[in-house]
Amino acid sequence: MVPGPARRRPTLTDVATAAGVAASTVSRAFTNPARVNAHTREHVLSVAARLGYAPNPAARALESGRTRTLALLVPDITNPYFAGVIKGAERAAAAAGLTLVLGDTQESASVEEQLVRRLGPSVDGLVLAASRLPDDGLRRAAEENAIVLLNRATTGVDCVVADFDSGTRQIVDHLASHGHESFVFLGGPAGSWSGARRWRGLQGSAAERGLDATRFGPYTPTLEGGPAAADAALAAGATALVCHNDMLAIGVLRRLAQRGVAVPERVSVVGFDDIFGADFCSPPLTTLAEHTRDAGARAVEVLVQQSRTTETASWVLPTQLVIRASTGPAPGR
Amino acid sequence: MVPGPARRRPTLTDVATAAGVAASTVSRAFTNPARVNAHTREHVLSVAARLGYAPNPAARALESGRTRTLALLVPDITNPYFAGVIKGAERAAAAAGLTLVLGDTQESASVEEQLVRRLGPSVDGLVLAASRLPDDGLRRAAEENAIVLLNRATTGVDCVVADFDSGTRQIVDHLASHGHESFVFLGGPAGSWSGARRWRGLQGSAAERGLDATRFGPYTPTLEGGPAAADAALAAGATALVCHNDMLAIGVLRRLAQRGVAVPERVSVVGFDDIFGADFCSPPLTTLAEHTRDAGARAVEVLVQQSRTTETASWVLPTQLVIRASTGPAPGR
DNA sequence: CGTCACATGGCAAGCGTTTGCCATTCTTTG
DNA sequence: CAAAGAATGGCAAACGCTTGCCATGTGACG
Repeated sequence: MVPGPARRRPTLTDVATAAGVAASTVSRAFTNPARVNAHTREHVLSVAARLGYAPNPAARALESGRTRTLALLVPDITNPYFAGVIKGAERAAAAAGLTLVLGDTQESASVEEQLVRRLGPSVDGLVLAASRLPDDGLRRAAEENAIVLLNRATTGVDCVVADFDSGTRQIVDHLASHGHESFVFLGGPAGSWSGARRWRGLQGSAAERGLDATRFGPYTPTLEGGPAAADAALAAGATALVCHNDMLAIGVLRRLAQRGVAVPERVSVVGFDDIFGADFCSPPLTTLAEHTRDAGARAVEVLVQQSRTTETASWVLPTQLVIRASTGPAPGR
Repeated sequence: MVPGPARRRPTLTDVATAAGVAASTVSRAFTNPARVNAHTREHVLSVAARLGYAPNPAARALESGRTRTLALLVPDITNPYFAGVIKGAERAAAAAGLTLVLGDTQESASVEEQLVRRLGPSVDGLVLAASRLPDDGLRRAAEENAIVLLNRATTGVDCVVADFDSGTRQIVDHLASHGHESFVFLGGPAGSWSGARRWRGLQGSAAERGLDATRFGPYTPTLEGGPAAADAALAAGATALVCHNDMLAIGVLRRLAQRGVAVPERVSVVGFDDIFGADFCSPPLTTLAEHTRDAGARAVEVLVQQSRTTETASWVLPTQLVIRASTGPAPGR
C-alpha cells in the first residue's frame, strides 16, 4: 500500500460510463432527483457508491460561482474569547453544509485587509469578528463580498453585536448596589470599537446612577497589560475597576494579589467576556458574559440569509453579568 | 450603493480583451513570467490591476487538481489546548500561501470520519489533531488524502507527536526529587492515544525510579471531571496526583480547595499541556508543556512536504515541565 | 386511432484557467 | 546571406460539472 498522493478520484463521467448513462443523468441523479426516473436514479447512485464517487467541489464552484464556503476572520485565534465564536460559527456552518475557513488577522488591519482580499474570491461570504478595518474599508469590502460584522458596526454592513448598553448598566447597577460611588475604566486599545461602546455605556449608566466614572489607558488587553493598569488605578485610589476585558482583568487581579491588595475587600474588579478561566482565577471574576457561541452561529446564519434580502440590519445579542467573588461592598461600607 | 451580492468579478478573458492579447498570454503573465515579453507582461499586469482582476481559485483548482487549501480537524475548538495548534497551523498555512479550513469533530470518531469525507475532496491535505479514528480508519483516510497526524500515531501515516517519554520522565523525576514515593495517575478517556502514551511513560519512569504508580479513571478530561477524580485520589490516600490534562487538573485543584486540602502541602498536582489558565489558577499548576503552536505549524509543514517523498515518518517535538506552585515536598518530609 | 402533453434521457455549450503545440518574428551563427 | 534557433504570442483542448434545449417514448384524451 503506497501512502502516496492518493489515487485518482472517480469523476462524474466515470460513473456515467460505468452506469451506462449520460453524464447529465448522473449529475441530475444527484442534484435534481425529480428530473430522472426513480429506477435510473437508484442505479446511478449505487454505481456511484460502488466507485466511491464524490462530486468535485471545485468544478461545482466554477459552474455555479458559489463555493459553499465561508470565512471567519478573528484578530487572535488563541484569545479564548474567540474560541466560542469559532465554535459557534463552525457548528452553524457545518449545519448548513458549508465549510468554514479560518483566518487570524493578528490584530492588524493590514493583515485583515490582505486576508479579505485573498480569501474573498474563494468564499461565499465572510464574518469579520472585532474587525480592525476602518469604516470605509469595511464598506469597500462589503461591495466585493457578502460580509457580516461581529461586535463591530458601521452603516451599510450587516452586523451582530452584544448588547453593551444593557450590559454596562448591569455592571454599574451591581457596583452601585454595593455602595461604590465611583469606578475606573481600564481601557483597551484606542481604536477598539467595542472598547468605545463599553466606555460609552458605562459612562451613560454611571451618569444615570450618579457614579463617578474615569477612564484610564489605553492598556494592552492581555494578562501582561494588567500590572500597569492595576498600578495606575491603585495610584489614583480607585476602589472599583472595570477592565476592558477579562484578560486584562485577570492580569490586574494577579498584580493586585502580588501587591497584597485584597479583592474584593479593598477593590472590586469587573471584566468583560467571561472567558475560559474567569471562573477559576483567584478570586473568580465578576464579568459580563456574552454568548459567544451564539454570536458566532448567528453571524453565519445572517450571512447565509443575506443573499435573500437587500437592506442591511443589525442584530443585538443579550449579555449577562456573571457575579463572582471579585466584586463586593465598597470599602468602609 | 447596493450592498447586494457583489458585482461580477472580471475574468482572465476580460483582462485579455481589455489588453488586446490572448487569454493564454494573460495567464502566463501571472504564472509564468519567463514565458512572455517583459513589456507585454507589464502592460497586462497594469490592465489587470486597473480592472481589479483576481484569478478565480475554483477554476485554478479545477485545472490543477490542487486547491491550495488544507484542513485541520480538532476534537474541540474551544479546548484551549488546541488554540495553539490552530494558531500555529494557520500561520504556517498562511506563510505557505495556503488556506486553512477548520473542522470540529466534537470528540466523535463518526463526526471526524464524516468531516474527512466531506472535506477530503476539496483540500490538498488534512491535519488530524488527536484523532479519534481507529487505526485502520486512519490508514484508509490516508489512501484517499494526504494526511498528517498530530499527537496520534499509526504505521503508514505521517505524524508529529510530543515527546511523552522525556516528558513523563521529567514529571517523575520532579516528584521523586520532592521525596514522593508514589503517585496516582488520574486517567482520561479510555480510548485516548495520548492518554495511553502518558500512562505508559509514567509507568516506565516510575519503575526506573522506584516509585509506585497507580492509574485511576477514566475521568472526563474537563473541569467537571475534577471532583470525582479528586475524591477518588483522596480516598486512596494519594499524595501526588498526575492528571490526564490541565483541564482535569484544574478541576481537581478546585475540588481540593473546596474540600480544604492544602496544595501542595498535602497533595501535589501535576497536569499535562500547560494550557491558558494553568499559570493563574490557584495554586498555579505544575504541568508538562508542549509547544502546541510549533506542533500545529510543524504538522502543516510536514503536510506540505509530504508530496515530495513517499515513505512516512514521525516527528517528535520536545516537551518541558513547567514547575509552578501546585507541587512540593511529599507530606512529612 | 391520431394528437398532445409529459416524462425521461442525451447532447453540447459553457464556467475560468492552464498548457501543449504551432506560427510567426527576431537573433544568431557559420 | 542563408539557415537554424530562440523568443513570443495565439489556438484550442482539457479540467469536472451543470443546465438549456432537443429527441424520443409513453400514456391520456377526445
